[in-house]
Amino acid sequence: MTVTRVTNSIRALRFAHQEMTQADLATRLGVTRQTVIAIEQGRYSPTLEMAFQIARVFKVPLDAVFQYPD
Amino acid sequence: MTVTRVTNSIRALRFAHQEMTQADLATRLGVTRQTVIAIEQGRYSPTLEMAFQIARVFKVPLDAVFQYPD
DNA sequence: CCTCGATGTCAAATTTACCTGACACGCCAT
DNA sequence: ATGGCGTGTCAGGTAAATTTGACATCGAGG
Repeated sequence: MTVTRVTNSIRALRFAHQEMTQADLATRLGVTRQTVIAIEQGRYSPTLEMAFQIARVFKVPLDAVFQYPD
Repeated sequence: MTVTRVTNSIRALRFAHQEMTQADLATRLGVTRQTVIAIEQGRYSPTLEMAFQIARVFKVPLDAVFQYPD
């Protein structure tokens, strides 16, 4: 359960997109609902491939979804 | 050994930065040399956190290092 | 020729991401 | 009340990323 330093704006992006539900996002990504919850909560950082897919769902660049502070 | 769709420009970026060696990059990232090799060869896609760290080493945005086709 | 540094490869182990299935909670409607 | 929906959590698993250690190749220099 690696606490990652990467933060994200998934929750805001979901609501900005027709209040897309976590389950909806999960099926669009081809992952489970629990995975979406864990990523959204920053409990671990997703693979780069999944990060790209999430950005693609919301039609924004990757760094509009994920931020790496410092 | 997941064949990832994500491509990268790590090798070119290493040579553009004082011909930085794979071992040098590995120690800067805090990972092993084998990990750098595998990522550079696209044998699996790194975690998002490591992708951000790699981009930071080369002082370029993430999408200058990694590309997701389609 | 010999060595060294950079690169690559393999097997086996550990860690982390992700899955399956179940259950609990708060909300809003009926 | 109660039933569905969105959200969150937990335990136990599989798969993939990463580590460790060893060995092999190739090019450049001494």
